[in-house]
Amino acid sequence: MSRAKRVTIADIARLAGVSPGAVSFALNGRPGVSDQTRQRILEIADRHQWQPSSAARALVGSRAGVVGFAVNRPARTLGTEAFFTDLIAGAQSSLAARRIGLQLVVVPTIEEEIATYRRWRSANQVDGVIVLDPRDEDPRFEALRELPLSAVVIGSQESADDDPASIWLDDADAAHTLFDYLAGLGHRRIVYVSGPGEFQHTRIRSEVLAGLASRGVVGETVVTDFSPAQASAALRTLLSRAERPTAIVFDNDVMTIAGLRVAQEMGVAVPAELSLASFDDSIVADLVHPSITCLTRDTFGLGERAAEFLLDQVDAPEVLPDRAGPRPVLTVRESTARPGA
Amino acid sequence: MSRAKRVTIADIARLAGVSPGAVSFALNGRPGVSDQTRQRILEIADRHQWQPSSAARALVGSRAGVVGFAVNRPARTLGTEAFFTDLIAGAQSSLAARRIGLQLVVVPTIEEEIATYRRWRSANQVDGVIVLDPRDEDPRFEALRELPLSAVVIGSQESADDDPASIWLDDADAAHTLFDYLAGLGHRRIVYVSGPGEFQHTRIRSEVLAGLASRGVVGETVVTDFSPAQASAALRTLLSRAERPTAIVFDNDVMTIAGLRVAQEMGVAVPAELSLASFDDSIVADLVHPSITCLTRDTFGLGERAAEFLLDQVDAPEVLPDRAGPRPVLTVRESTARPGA
DNA sequence: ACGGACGACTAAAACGATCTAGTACGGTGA
DNA sequence: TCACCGTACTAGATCGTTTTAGTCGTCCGT
Repeated sequence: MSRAKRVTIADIARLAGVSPGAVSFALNGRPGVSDQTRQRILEIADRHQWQPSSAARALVGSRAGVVGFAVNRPARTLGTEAFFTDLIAGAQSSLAARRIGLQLVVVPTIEEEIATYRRWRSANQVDGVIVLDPRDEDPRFEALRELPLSAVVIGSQESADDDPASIWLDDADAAHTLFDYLAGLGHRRIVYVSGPGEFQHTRIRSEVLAGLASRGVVGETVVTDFSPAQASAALRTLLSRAERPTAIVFDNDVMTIAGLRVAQEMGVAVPAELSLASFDDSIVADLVHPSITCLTRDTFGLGERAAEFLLDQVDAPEVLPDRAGPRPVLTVRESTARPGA
Repeated sequence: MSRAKRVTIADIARLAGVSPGAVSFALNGRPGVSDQTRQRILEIADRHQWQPSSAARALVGSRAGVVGFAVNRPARTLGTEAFFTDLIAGAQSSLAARRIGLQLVVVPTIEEEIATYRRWRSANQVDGVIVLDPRDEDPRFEALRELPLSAVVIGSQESADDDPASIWLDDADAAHTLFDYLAGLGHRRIVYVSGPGEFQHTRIRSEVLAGLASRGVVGETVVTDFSPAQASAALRTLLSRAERPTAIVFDNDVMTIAGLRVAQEMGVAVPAELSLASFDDSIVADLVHPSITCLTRDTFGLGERAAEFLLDQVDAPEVLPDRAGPRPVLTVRESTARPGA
């Protein structure tokens, strides 16, 4: 029952015949000890498998060895999108290599998210946070700045001057890839079934579609709440029109699959009479029949890079310059074709 | 830039005119202060929004205020199953209410998982852990016992004498629900396409199917690695036989959807010629065409209860008696019917 | 009236690291 | 020879909480 005694800096100091302070200097690569002594200390620490106590470190206000991730989505519907799991798994894999923990919390509102950051900061519980779904005039940025708390935003465009560092997927570019492909196939009536409008990427995608007017494409955006139910409803309405769209693009794969089902129920052939595509890929998108044309992103890789970026940011005194995330790639599958083919 | 000063127990003590020790007693509901003083202290602490420093607590070996969750699955394929995300979201929602953090780590092997528990224990980083996918003769149980580290296992049967507390879904019962339903429809050749054999639930489900022999059912289990690729391959083989099975049950929904596609490609009508069902539900299972008959489990609720159980276990000196998880329910959809209907 | 028990509280050590202020010592320049 | 400097260290405070070992009254039974 007796818990294994932990080896502390004091133990190492005793063994090396120096003071604990010296050991701390040596272990943290700080000046104040000779190279020779440093080597000796490092070797002893290694031999006795010394590991830092994150609690003690956090207490003195040094590194906590943990980064935080507050996901602001309805908890019950989180599992719907593989995006989060992939992102978290990716981040975790970068972090684990450096023995950094990942603390996860699901928050209902952006206010709660900010409150969480406050708590984390005041208790020195995390060294930095990954922020999702940036908005225009995002209140979190201000909060993070004044706390202050290191952060990396996963976004869809470059960050503004004072905002936290950002790793971004060029959403405008990605949207062009997908919409241009459809326009190139000959589609002239394209509808984008989007998620809530407060997200930047929603707005960007919508704008790209509207921009296709110059090529004779009539673009239209229908806003939903990301739920398959609203996607189905939207599609039913769209397919009941006199002049149906010939291509419909959804924000994620679950909505697309919901749409596919509606089309099948209404006897509209996909892709012969209607092309469907999604801005998000997943395994299921490849398995359903017909399989779905998607923009494929390396979400796992994005998580990895975001975590690495955050770790760099934590070490840096200034806000680091933005970095690019992995580029989305168009995966053409069975659900898209020339209109009327 | 100056970080907001944190209000500590010493501040409260000064305001209440008592010693820090007394405040600690009051705050933790420990004897040693009069009810009157306790009330006063509580009120002052509340008014000044005192919050415990988890670092300081962890340092003295008291509660860290964090529980750990080590997921032992290939990181890249985690996102495939909504199960994890739902479970984590559920656990998190219980934890958040009590201001307890959730630390997440993805480990490649069971040995790494145990090493993680060691690290967590030695640094007092977590108060307890949630353990997934119990095995027969599970080496983690011994490790957890001798560390010691509080744990709750999410399993499929009652735990053995010395093992950690367990919250379990009666998998035998669940399997009966599904297989009996199929047998009741008239199916006599049923195949169970399972995940790897080292998981208890795989073995249990397999045994239940075998037990149906008494009712004239020829049951068979095909083992895969949970991947849609192996599920597809398995189905292709099965449907090429002279005497095809009339019903096939998969371990999860992604495999089922893969199977559905294979059936469609081979021109086998579902459910007319072949019934398909899954042991796991998801939104997509309800959206594909035909929609898939599933055992529906409240994974979110399971996560909630597991977290609560763990918190109780952390407080308890002894291993608590097992608790039952939410009961799986059969959701009949379009993919199952009488054979040859 | 006295010993003992109990309740309410205090003082101070402990946890394990970091970090500031200081000390000892050898070398250097004038 | 002395003032001065830099290097390599040490001592000790610090972070915020818990916990142990007291201290000081007060009440009680006899």
